[in-house]
Amino acid sequence: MPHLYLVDGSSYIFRAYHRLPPLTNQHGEPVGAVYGYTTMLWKLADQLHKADGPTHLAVILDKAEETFRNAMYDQYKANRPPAPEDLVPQFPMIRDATRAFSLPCIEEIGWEADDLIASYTRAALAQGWQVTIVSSDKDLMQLMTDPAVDMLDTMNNRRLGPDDTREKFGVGPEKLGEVLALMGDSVDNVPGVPGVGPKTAAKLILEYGDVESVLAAAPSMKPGKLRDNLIEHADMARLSRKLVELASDVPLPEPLEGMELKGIPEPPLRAFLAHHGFKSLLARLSAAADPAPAGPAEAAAPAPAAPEDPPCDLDAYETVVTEDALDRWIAEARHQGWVAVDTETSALDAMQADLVGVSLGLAPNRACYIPLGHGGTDMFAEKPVQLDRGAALAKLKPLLEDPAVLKIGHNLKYDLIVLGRHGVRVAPYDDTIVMSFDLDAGLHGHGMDELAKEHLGHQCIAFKEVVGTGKNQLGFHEVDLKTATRYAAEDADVTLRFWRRFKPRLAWEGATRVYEMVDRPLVQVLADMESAGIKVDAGALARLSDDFSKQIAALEEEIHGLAGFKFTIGSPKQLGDVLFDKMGIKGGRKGKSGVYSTDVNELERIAADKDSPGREMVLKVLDWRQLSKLKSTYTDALQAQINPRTGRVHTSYSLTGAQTGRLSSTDPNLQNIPIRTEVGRQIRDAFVAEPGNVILSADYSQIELRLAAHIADVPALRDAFARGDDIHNMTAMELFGELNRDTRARAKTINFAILYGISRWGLAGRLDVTPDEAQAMIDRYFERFPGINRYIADTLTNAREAGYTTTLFGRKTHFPRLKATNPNERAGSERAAINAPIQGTCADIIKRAMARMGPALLDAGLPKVQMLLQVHDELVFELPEGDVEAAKPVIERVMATAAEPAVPLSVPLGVEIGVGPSWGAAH
DNA sequence: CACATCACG
DNA sequence: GACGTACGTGATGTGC
Repeated sequence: MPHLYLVDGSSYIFRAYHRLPPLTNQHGEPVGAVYGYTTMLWKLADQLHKADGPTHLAVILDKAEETFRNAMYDQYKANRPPAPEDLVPQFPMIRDATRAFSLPCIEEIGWEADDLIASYTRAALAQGWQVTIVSSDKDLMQLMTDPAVDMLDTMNNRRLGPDDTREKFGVGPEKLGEVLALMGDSVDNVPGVPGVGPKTAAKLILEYGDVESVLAAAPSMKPGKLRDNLIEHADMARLSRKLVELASDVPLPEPLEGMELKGIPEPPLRAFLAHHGFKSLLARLSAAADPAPAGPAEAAAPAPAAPEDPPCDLDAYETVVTEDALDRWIAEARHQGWVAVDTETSALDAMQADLVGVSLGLAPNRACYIPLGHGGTDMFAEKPVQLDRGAALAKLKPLLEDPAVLKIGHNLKYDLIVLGRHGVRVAPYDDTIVMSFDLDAGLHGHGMDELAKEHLGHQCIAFKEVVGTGKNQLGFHEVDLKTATRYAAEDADVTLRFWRRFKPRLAWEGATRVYEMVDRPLVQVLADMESAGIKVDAGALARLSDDFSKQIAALEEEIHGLAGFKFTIGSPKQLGDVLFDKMGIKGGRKGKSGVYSTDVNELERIAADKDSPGREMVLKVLDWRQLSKLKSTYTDALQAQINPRTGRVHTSYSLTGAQTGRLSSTDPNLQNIPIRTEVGRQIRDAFVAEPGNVILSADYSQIELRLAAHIADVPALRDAFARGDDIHNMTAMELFGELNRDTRARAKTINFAILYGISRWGLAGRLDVTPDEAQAMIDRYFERFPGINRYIADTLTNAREAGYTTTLFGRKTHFPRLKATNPNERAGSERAAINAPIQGTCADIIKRAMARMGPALLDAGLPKVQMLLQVHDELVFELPEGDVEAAKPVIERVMATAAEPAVPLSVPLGVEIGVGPSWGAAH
């Protein structure tokens, strides 16, 4: 006979929280209750097929929302203290744990867990099943009226039956509700009758039968406090009776059959356990999977196998155009607990594009497209039948914001921005582009099409196939619904398939930490930064453009005059011909494409020769180059990038653009705004704050060198940073024995060279010395700073063996070319591999600072401080002038302690802060 | 589209 | 023994 176990998850969690030590996992997350919960579930699942063990199992949770009881009595559960701070983050993990056992996790808006348990109990009894309620909650004891129902308290492994209610409350389960009503419950704030506790309540009920009869008999009771209270609080007693009544007719969100227990499902559980570092449970899992493990546990356990999905069937997708259909999809997503989401828009720029449709994916080939803004370009053309955008979004918003439903996207930052503009804040979420990057950085790109080929062997419909190219290219809103559905729903389907593969791999391959602690939280942070944008002074840029134009024109004339004819100065080919052929300057070097190199180094080499015939022209060309660069790339382009709606410039950050884990910035790139020259700096002055606000810039000083000192464990460097010494001065003294301008500059060059993976020739070129001299300096450096050598050797050995390097936070960067046969290529990879752990750790740290910044500022009562930009070791904020002094220490602290507690550093992280009316002034 | 150049950390 | 020289990016203009 089927035996259904219904786990009262919420009550278990609270009890586990208080009874178990406050464990944390390797990510610093509190997991004590999760651990207890996991072992409890496991214990239950292990009882499968044993006598009185479960054949069916489900976990029922409370939904943190109002129920019908609040409508009856607004004070219901009003006294309940908020859940402890370190328990709150464990709720979603408990859902993860349940899913890891492939068990349904059931919660419904408007119903308490008790009501769902009552309803499932009734349904199971109706089919003749046996039911065990895993809880010790007294309210649930009411359900033991049927002999086929019992309860199990897993904390002390005790079975409870009807006799237990008699022992505890003096009545059987059938009268328990009456007793509970009179008693009341201070925790749930059920009022009951004052002065009536369990003993009196039981006595009254045994005598009169139920609450109504007790109240009716009250006037004839012997005078006293009890009689007065019963009369005075009769209404409260009646209300209490209703409050403790369990609803057993709730529509069941999941059929009973869906609760069938199939044992311990290994791969998802393994991923979950590994994520939290539950080592003893992992070992138990390995033992269970392989009774005679050969060798270490890791080797014994097989890597998670990729799910075997059916091929993508584009005709299986549904176009959702009715409210009923939309409701169905939303309900199904809610029920399942996760859903792939993708938005379609009319353009590529998330800050400007209009929302055209949303697609959802639930399982392979189970995906839909909800068109919301198709047609309408031609006012006479008939719009296809589709849902009203506002109405559909009103239905989707609760799903997208439901804390119990995981939303999965590919490059979700884009969707977060678009949906954010419609007042929807998507949470919780997973982003498969970020997962792919954290798993496979350096191996391949992470775009959907490329990953679909790589992991699914599937060729996605090309966007261009759908919208065409060139001047006939359509906006997605002009695409017919059938084609749009095939394209859009495929994206959701494919995204979901990625997720099914990546999620277990994250834990298995040790990428969970960097994903959960560094990159995933950043997606929303970046969406917020991009949405905020930064104000630029268009007038100032226009004036600079004008100014540059005049200077460029003048220089152009002079250069043409010196050449004796007109040519295109911006063409390296033509310039090279003029300088090296026509003017006969010696020493021209041709590159592989046969043109002379005319880059800055080359031109400066020529200019350094006082007798060179080309000196005058070269100097003017250098000026011309600088000004044209600034004009075309910055002063002209930035004006065009101002969003007409917001009046600000909104860059787009890529989390997957740089192999080391750094961000990159595009459209426009705000990470390469000039600063090194005086002319260039004027452009930074055009990045301004709104009236009443200021710009604050906070940057890590020498963070890469500090991290090198820590990672390579170099005592002399570490001590210097601990003392707060100027590190380049220190290096100069160590290497050259004297400190002056020249030795400091050389020391600085060498310090950076070390970070980049040095070569004698490279250093020689930079310092203008012979390679032998450069080698001598390198040797001396290694001698003075032991640790660097060892770091380089160890890093390369490990990278060759593993195929990747790792940062302090476990971020991997793969280097497949380390094994290349081309020595040049190999050497390049080696230098990159030496640099990656340092650059990547720096990226991890500032990302963590960014993820923590918003909450820290809110905590400090500074909601108006907005983080706008990140430039690798710098964060730029806009804030009310009056908030500056309060914000500074918060920002400083968050940045300086960003590595902690996960990664304690042996060097302090220095943060420098500047404030001003513009970005330029804040430096 | 490849290349050279140059802006940033 | 030759190779070609610092790590990581993105935008622009030229020229094919």
